[in-house]
Amino acid sequence: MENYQGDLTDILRAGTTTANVGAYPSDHQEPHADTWHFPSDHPMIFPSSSSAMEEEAKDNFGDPFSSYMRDPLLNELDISSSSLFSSPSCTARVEEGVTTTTFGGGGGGGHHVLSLGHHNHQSGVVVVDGDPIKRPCNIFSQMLQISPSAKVPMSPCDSPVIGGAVSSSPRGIKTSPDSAAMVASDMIINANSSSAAKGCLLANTGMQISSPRNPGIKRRKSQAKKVVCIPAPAAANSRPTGEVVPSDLWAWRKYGQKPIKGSPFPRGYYRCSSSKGCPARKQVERSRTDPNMLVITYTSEHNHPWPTQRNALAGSTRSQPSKNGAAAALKVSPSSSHQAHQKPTSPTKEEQNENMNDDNHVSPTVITAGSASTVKEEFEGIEKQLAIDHHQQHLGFAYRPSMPNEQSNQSHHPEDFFADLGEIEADPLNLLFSQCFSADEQQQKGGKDAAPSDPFNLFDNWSGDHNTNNTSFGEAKRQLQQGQD
DNA sequence: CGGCTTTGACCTGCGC
DNA sequence: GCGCAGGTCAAAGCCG
Repeated sequence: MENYQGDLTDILRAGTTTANVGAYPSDHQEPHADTWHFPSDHPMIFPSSSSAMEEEAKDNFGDPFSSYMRDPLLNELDISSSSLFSSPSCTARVEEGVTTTTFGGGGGGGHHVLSLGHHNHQSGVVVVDGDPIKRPCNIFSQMLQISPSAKVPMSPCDSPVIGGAVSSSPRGIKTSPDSAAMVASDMIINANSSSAAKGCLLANTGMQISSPRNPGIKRRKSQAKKVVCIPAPAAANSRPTGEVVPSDLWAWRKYGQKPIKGSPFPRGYYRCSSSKGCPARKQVERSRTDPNMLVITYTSEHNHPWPTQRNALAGSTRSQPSKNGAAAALKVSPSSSHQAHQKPTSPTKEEQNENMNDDNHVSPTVITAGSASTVKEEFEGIEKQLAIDHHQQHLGFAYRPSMPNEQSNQSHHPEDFFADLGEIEADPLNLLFSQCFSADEQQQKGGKDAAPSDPFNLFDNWSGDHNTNNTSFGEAKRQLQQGQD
């Protein structure tokens, strides 16, 4: 096993949101585990009047993982009450040092590390100033933010928390809209290479970025980064080489791979291929401490809207292992199939609006992908159908791409932003969950043998664990469906 | 044909 | 200043 890579932006996107949802208010009162919960009220409705929220939302790297992006889906799941996120298994994961999501706690000192558990430790762990706090076990809580000045307490290897950083401003967030790279200059990951941290996963955060051969960008160890830990997709979503390749709405092109000292797993380097000149990059590697976890580091923001489907899909099929069976195995509802045959190019503004208004037409596509479905299929067959409604109503914030002239947009309501943008992609969350839930249900039926049906294999263990706790994504899905009904 | 992955080489930052 | 490690480039080949 050497190439465990991939991006699970889809999932992370969700995680991001949740994280956001669960993010602390500007006053930064660190809630106790017992009290921490997701806002019961529509977390997805971004209070435009809330300067704190807005400010946070600005700094999202323009990628789906921004911890400041809300996930509409969470809304529906009513996370605050969903047992899905209250699994007893949610225990300190940081001890495992596997996951990591750091929130700029604001106030300059607090960092919150959300840890996404995996396998036997699905835990949402939040580390506040080094102290793990039990948090709602939330797969969506895998997001991280970076805090520049805030020194993330990195416990030695057993706490491979990524030192994300997040801003030093009260809410730790500043924006540099005019930055060509769309990188908040003040957002500097705290690579804080304490000797203790060396050799730990966190040390990876000290990654140097930028292209030395690129005059415009200087390689620095300190640059805005977002580090996300996510459960690594299993074999079903891996390449023949064993490399896991989750999908992402953004189109990523691998431009390098390097063995990392101290880690048995290589690190893959990806850059956004959705748009030429896009500075967005990401690094994907397996966690040293937990091979089941992927550590994805994002650098720079996208300087363009969501990629057109064509671009987003370009070459992605190769990312999936099964070239024969998987493709055929993927089945979507007739309606989705029909849509899947629409022109793959980016939808027109009208089409997008149509989708955005199509709240009541969200027919969860049941994907019966026997194994890994290709990313292309996922997007062509599913995305369009699922891309919709209330999700997109808030998409302006949730998946808002960073735009070069974003600053001028910051004063606008997110919806206005997209109204002008006129190019929005489908919300992949639906897709993701549609698949995951479906997989979960199948797994419930067929036991672990059904696990491969999980297109991302993200919840292969999740389901099991949650089943043991009387919780499952399937249940969550049902709740969701009920809510929609 | 366009876009992607692979992979070795090159370049740079950082620690000693 | 040197060496290591990490990050990027770019050619070659593959795929749909």
